[in-house]
Order: sequence, then structure tokens, then C-alpha cells
Amino acid sequence: MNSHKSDFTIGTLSKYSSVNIETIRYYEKVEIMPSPPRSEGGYRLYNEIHLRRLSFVRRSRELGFSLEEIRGLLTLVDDKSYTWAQVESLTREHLETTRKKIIDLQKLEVVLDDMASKCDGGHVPDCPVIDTLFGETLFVRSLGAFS
Amino acid sequence: MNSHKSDFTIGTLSKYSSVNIETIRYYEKVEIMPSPPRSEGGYRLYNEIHLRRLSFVRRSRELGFSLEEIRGLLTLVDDKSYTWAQVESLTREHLETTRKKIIDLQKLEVVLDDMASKCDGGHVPDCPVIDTLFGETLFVRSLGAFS
DNA sequence: TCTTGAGTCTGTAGTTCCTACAGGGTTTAC
DNA sequence: GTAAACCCTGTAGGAACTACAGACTCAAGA
Repeated sequence: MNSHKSDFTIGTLSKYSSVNIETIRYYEKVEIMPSPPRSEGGYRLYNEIHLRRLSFVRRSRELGFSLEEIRGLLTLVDDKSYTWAQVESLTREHLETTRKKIIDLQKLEVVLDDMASKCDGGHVPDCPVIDTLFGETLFVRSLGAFS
Repeated sequence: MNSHKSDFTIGTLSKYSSVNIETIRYYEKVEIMPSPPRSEGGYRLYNEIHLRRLSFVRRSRELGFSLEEIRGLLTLVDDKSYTWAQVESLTREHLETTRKKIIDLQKLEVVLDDMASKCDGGHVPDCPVIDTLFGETLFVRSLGAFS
């Protein structure tokens, strides 16, 4: 029960994970994060394992995974009761989703990069791309890449 | 006002875009999608431009962009009043975000791919990875890649 | 033409995933 | 030992959907 020198409170965890305090408590409530031990006064005490797990959750959220999907990924870590078949299908499913997302993002990257470079160093009046781009070109090109 | 042969109702748009009907109407309300023309009886009538725009929105949402960010991207398409400096900074900002997301997803892909292949063809008892993986290995490795 | 059933309309209420207080207790640094 | 900074448990709000309810529209067949 006495704290290790590596334990830290929720504010510190929040700072290093870039997840705000209320969200951390919310994740505890919905069981994405475990209930950590408490100090005598009732403060939550975290360690680096918590920090890594929370960082993983944050990044996964930014990448568009739902809490439910993240829960699934984390269950692969937490739960030893899965059968191999379940593990494989879950893993391959996430792998599939991940690959599709990469492809979509790369398409978007190409469009944005091209757009930024086309006007490189130009001023507004010198940049003829601006008209066509805003008229229809970007729309057709970028959305075309996504269809 | 009379409909083109290429016009279609919200159900069709929903089907082809994989965005459900209520969400489409919600996007109209919050001005992510324009108010389309209506049939005499009041049905919304869409065309392929709407379909492309909506598909772009859906994919961007799946990639973790907020409606506000998507609104920004779409404004590059819709609005001709931006200055070049604004366009460049907006575009580069999104490009930056996009590249970071790609990197994170590729890290996750490596972990998942490795995990799936390690047990390839194995049954539960034959697969020693299952214990270590579920004990700590996946956690440390995957979350380590994300930290 | 009339009917029937699938599709659509508006509006409101619920869900998920946070986010922001309020009112109070705890820690730490001087 | 006391102020400032921190944390606690609620509860209420916002963003982005999602799911009805009750009414209207439309296309196709008897």
C-alpha cells in the first residue's frame, strides 16, 4: 500500500498522456482503464504501465477506433480466456481495418501534398490554381480518390 | 425543378454511401451537406456530387477527423474567399496530421501482423505465443511502439 | 382508380464519448 | 499551520450520432 517512488497522481498521468483528467476518470468508469490503488487520502496512484495503456487508448481514439474496438484490442492483452481462433479473427479484423485506413490516409496525403506544392511560393494573384482548385478541381480529385 | 434521371432519394444515397439516413439529415442540419432540392411531395433529391461529398465525409470521420476539421477541408472546396496564406496553412496542417496518423497506423499494423503470423496454423495447445502474448508481450511491444 | 406497402417527412428523445463545473477534502511548500 | 495547488465525487452539458413516433408520399398491382 505504501507508494513506490515511481507512482504519480492523476494530474501527472494527464500531463504525460495528453488525456485530460475527467476523461481518465471516465475511462476508469467504463473499464477501459483499471481502478488504480489509492493513497491514504483517496488519491489515485498510477505507474508507467497505466501511462502506456492510456497513451495507447488515446492514439487509437485519434485514429478513429471506437472505445468498443479498443476494448477488444486491450482484451487481447488482459484476458487469457480467448481461444486461438478468436484471437486470430479479432487480430486479422483489426489488421484489415488498419490497412484500409492507411490507404485512405495516403490518398488524402497525396491530394493535400499536391495542393500545397502547386502554389508553393506563389501569392494570391500569381496562383492560378486557387480558382480552379476552389471551383471544382480539388473536390473532384480528392473525392474521386476516395470513391 | 423537374428531376433529372440521375436524381435519387435519401435511401439510395444512404445505401451507396454507407451513411445512415438519420446521419445524412443531421449533416444537412449542421451544414456539412447542402440542402438538396425536393420533389413535389417534399422528398430530398440527390445526385452524384452529393454522393461523393458524403463518401468523403464518411471516410474522413472513420479516419478520426472531427466534423469541424472536415468542415475546414470542405471549405477549401466550397469557399472562394480564402487567401493563399490561409489555404497553405490549413492544408499543411492537415497534411501534418495525416502523416502522423499514417505512421501510427503502420506501427499498429506491424504489431498486429506479427501477432497473427506468429501463431499461423497453430492450435491453442501448440501455440506458445498465446501465453506470453496475453501475459505481457503484446502489451509491452504494441504499447511500446506507441509511446 | 384504389389500395397497399415501402419509403420518406419532421420532431424529439436516447446513446456514446467526452468536458466542465460545483462543493468539498488532501497535499505540499513556505 | 495555513494558503495554494491538487484531487475527490457527483451532476450537467456538448458533439456526433441513432432510434423511434406519427404522419405523409409514391409506385405498382388488382
